[in-house]
Amino acid sequence: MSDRGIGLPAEEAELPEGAATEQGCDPRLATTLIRGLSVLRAFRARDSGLTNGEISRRTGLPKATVSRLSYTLTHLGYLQHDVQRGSYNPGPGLLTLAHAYLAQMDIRAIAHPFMERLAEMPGVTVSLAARDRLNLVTIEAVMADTPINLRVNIGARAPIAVTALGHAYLAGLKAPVREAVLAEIQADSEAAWPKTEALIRANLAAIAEQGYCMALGEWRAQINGVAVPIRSLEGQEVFAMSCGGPAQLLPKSALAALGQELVAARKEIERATGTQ
Amino acid sequence: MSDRGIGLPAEEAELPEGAATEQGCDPRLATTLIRGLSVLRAFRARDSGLTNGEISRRTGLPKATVSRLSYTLTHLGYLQHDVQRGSYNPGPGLLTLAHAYLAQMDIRAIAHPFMERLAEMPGVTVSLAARDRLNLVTIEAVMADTPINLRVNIGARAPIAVTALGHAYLAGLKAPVREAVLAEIQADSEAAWPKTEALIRANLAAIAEQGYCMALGEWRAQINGVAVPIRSLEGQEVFAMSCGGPAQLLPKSALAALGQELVAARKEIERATGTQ
DNA sequence: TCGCTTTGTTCCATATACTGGAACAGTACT
DNA sequence: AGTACTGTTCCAGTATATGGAACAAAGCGA
Repeated sequence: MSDRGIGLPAEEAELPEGAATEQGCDPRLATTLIRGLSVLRAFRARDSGLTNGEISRRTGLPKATVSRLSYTLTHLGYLQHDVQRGSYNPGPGLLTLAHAYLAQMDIRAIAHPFMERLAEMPGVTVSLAARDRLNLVTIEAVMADTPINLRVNIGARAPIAVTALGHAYLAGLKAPVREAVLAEIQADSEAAWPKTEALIRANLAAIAEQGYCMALGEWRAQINGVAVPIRSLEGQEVFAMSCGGPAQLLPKSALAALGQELVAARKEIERATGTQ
Repeated sequence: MSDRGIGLPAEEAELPEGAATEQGCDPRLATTLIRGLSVLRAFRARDSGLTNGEISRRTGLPKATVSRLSYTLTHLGYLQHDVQRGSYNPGPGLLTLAHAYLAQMDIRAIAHPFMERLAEMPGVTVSLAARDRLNLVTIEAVMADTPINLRVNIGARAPIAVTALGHAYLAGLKAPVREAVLAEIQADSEAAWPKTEALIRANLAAIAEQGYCMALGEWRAQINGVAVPIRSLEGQEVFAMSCGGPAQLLPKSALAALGQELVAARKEIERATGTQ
């Protein structure tokens, strides 16, 4: 299908999450806007074409409402309507919106050369990511030019809770913010929390100690990763950068070596964000 | 600034366009949603931080309304609020939305290897694009690995009216749709229309004849391009693919050669979209 | 330092625009 | 043909967005 990285598709699967999250009604929030955007959120990477009924089910909004919202979104180019099947798909307008975000992220350009260097090791995929809710969303990715690697595209998401990338991000936050995010994760997760929290605390300690942290198959089986936080000096923003790939190509020893390099890269990248 | 392609930033400049386009009130349209999205649209690639006042000016919406919309968008992660400067920036959530679009575009993966081959020529940037309103949005880009090239990122836009990419796209449309789009372009452009139309008609003829069309500095001075339409067989969608770059590296003769290759690539890509 | 200007947010009565149950239309399946 | 299902439209009720104006805050110049 793709020539760039067969096998191991890293794109997220279902991730229920959906549900319109109807707020407890902060009167300052524009309900219709929230609902319209939750319609767009209903589309997952894998599904090709959602009917209004399916959208309604996922968002919890009544059919009639969804109908008008998807009509509006189609009119604006953020959805495409497949008249034959009566289904909707995300539209190109979304890219235009994303571009406004990407174009002002200086850190992407700064980090890119470092990422290319890290991606020279076979099987390694290097990601730079920012937070969106309880996920880290990839804002730049470089993949090793080898047949087997982890296919990560810009916009791909990984949960904070169970990835090296996520734990590194948490380590980059100031303590109060971190605890707030952890509380959100706890509220979102169920029985798995104690185990998850243990892993997170261990990785926070690892970063305090050696500068990087690892995850061994906790997110996707047979996928290992190592990551560092990155704090942009001017914008005070927090990002995370990781190297990930198939476990057989990236045993713990290889991850440790990559971790060292990530730590070095982090220093230079952060310095560069200060001087821009 | 960037290590990947200095000089010749291809990202769009201002492109007024803004203006909320307040519809003549199709009652099926959700006003608040339209307005909220027009707030997001107000952000151009270049500006770093918009205040509510500036957004209000660009969209034509009253300050109070913008205030609530931007508050809502921030709450959802589609905007970020810089408390220090009191300004807003696009947020990572937009990437998540865009990902849903990108991930289901099989044509990107299909076209990619062909694009890489075309980008082997020095200075060439290869773009694959879909339509958003009166622009073509880049959905995939591959740049020659040379110091001077045209920096194009995913999401970058180019006007249909004055680019080879745009003209090729028009050639890919069925006649009635094409004329409708042309009418829109005419309504949008002013005095320049007669000249623009002449160029478009000439390029449509060129594509009918030789399969590709060129543009020589009409969009950006000193930037030449050559393009072909691409029609996905299954989805009936129309795209366009182009090679572009600095005029001194891509004289007419080089463009013609690239044009031939584009035509060949087009055939194979279209065939592949049928069998998927 | 102090007032002046500019800019962002909050308030609140008004009426607009959204809501969502139910009826209607259009398909696919039996 | 009948049935089950899905998507769209309708419409009265009302919750919700609106936007002018007042308020607060920051920046600027004197």
